Amino acid sequence: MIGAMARKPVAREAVLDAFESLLVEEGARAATLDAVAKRAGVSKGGLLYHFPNKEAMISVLLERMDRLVAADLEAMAAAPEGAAAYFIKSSLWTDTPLDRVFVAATRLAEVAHQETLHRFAAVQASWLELLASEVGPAMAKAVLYMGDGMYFNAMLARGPGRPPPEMGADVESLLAAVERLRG
Amino acid sequence: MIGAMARKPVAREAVLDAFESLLVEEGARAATLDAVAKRAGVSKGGLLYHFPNKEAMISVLLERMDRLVAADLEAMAAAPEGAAAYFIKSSLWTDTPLDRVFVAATRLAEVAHQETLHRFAAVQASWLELLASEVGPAMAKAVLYMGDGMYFNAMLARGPGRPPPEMGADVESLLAAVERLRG
DNA sequence: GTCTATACGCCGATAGAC
DNA sequence: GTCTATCGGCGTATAGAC
Repeated sequence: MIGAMARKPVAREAVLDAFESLLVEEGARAATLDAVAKRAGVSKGGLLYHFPNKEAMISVLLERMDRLVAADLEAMAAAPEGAAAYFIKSSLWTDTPLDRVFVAATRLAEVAHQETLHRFAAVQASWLELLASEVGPAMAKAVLYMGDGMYFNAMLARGPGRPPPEMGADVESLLAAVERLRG
Repeated sequence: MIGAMARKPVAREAVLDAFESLLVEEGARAATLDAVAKRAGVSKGGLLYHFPNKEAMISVLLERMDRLVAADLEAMAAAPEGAAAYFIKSSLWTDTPLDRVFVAATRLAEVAHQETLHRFAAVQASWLELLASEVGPAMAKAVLYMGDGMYFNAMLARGPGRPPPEMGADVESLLAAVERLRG
């Protein structure tokens, strides 16, 4: 089939998006097969044709995260304001595809999903390495944890169903702190 | 009964401790009534005599947290090394009663338990206020988020069943960062 | 490829014996 | 005060029709 090249079914992507949305907006507990199928507009049986079980769905979501994180790391390395400032700014919830998949994965990590925890550790390590090249190993930890702390708080404040909190003022504070740490 | 004064049953405390342990070591999902009862050495029926439902068990656990946090706040305010340094050091997992109940509550917050989220917001606010009196409002956020970030990472790394990670080096980095922020 | 129907286990909670 | 027995509901997964 010329030009076809194993195109993925539309329904499959719809299911994955529905899964991600439910994780972000309502948490891991609400992201049941029933709920995902309903939101994606397919039956439960239809869902399980595309993903043989829930674990498979998680795997593909984590692959999506890895792709987006890799792209973001490149942008972070090339950022004119520096990696540290870029990192702090991007620790804000802005509803980008990366933010969405990241929060979704965090929801899974919260229920102690092993594979997700491993991927997170790898992501953290890659951030830390890049930050260290800019501000040194010791201060890199401080910057990393600052961003993580803000992210964590925003996620808790968000809760189920509620909109993301306004945290612009916090970003300003943290950027000022990064300036002091760098100097 | 002279000297008796409505002493609480032993089993009740045992159940609460078992609940806390399961939350800390295995997460919210594993802390089922069956599992809690088994670990506490009572039957499910016996458990439900002391706590009419699971929500009641959570409530009492949160009361325990409030008590311990209040005591810790006093120690933090009186700490000779300053509130900020005290806060960073105490963001380490050291298996104190406060640490245990705090991590337990975090597990509940992770699955988006509303009441727990509210209590957390209050605790964060009280810490922030105390930190601000020492290093000013802007830097207080930086310090708070640093500690939260380290705590968050330690909890993720800990995962289910695994021992807490060694993070002494991270504390050193953060204390150095706090020095720079204060100066 | 997508659906319906159903099996099966686990969880929270109730009833009632001891 | 603590137990056993059991119910209803939900979540994952399978079987098989269309």
